[in-house]
Amino acid sequence: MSEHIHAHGKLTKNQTLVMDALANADGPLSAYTILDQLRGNGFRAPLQVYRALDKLLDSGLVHRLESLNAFVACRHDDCTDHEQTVFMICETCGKVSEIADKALTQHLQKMASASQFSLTKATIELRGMCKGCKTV
Amino acid sequence: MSEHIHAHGKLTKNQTLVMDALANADGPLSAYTILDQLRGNGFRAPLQVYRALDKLLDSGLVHRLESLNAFVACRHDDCTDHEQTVFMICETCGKVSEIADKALTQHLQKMASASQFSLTKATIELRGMCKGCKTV
DNA sequence: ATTGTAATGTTATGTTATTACATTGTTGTG
DNA sequence: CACAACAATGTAATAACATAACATTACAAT
Repeated sequence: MSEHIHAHGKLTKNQTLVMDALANADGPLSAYTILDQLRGNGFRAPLQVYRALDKLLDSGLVHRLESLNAFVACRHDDCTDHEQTVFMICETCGKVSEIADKALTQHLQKMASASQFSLTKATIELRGMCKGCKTV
Repeated sequence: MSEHIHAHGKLTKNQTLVMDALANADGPLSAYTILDQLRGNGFRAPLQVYRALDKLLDSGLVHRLESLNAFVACRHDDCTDHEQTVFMICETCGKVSEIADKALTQHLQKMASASQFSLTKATIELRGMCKGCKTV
């Protein structure tokens, strides 16, 4: 069971199933991969996954990786800055790490302000090779 | 490397058609929107668009917006640093502006280095409301 | 002219996401 | 309890995005 650090309302059955699938994965999962994993639990249609994901995304328990069309459980201790997380995606092993960087966030906010752009969300996804894959 | 990054061999017929469609649009276009626009020019299949886009992306003439599954012509005067461009996407009017920010790029590079992550590409897409839409 | 390669054409299929509608479960109120 | 209101779930169909596999055409270099 994934007892996560975040304080949230109780998850529904489907939300819990999807959350657990993501929490137990060691990398991002696509919605259809989750669907396949949960067929044994009665999942039969994509919408069951997408609906659960919507709620989990809203609550910040899960992040969507735009450049992968995939989803990861939030690994943050402090999830206050969900909207401005930096993801580092290793193209070799597929694992994703998540960093909150206050200075970066402020920098982006400044850039936006300079253009009189009201920033509501930032998607920041880095691609490359992680430490572990370089040493192998 | 004095070669300008936008320098490219002559574009083929299909590449030119796709490039023109994007250059004349005032916002990002999906591959299928481009396809529909070019049916009069003999386009009949998605692959004709995707193949042209691949080349245009390689040459830096076009950018892909991951969070929109759409494509824009590069509007940069200064064509360096295609790989680390910041896009500001207005969710009201749909227009996208493009900014190269050296300090941001360096900051990301530092973050990556600190994690011993070899950075090859950064996707940075900001959502919000642009100056124009706020004043209306 | 022939041959090697890039570009294009065509069909089919794979992958990701949403719309529309029906049913079931849960909660609060008289 | 009855029942209204709403949240969650189930199901089917389809839309939107992207690639695989293979056939053909265009064209430059020898």
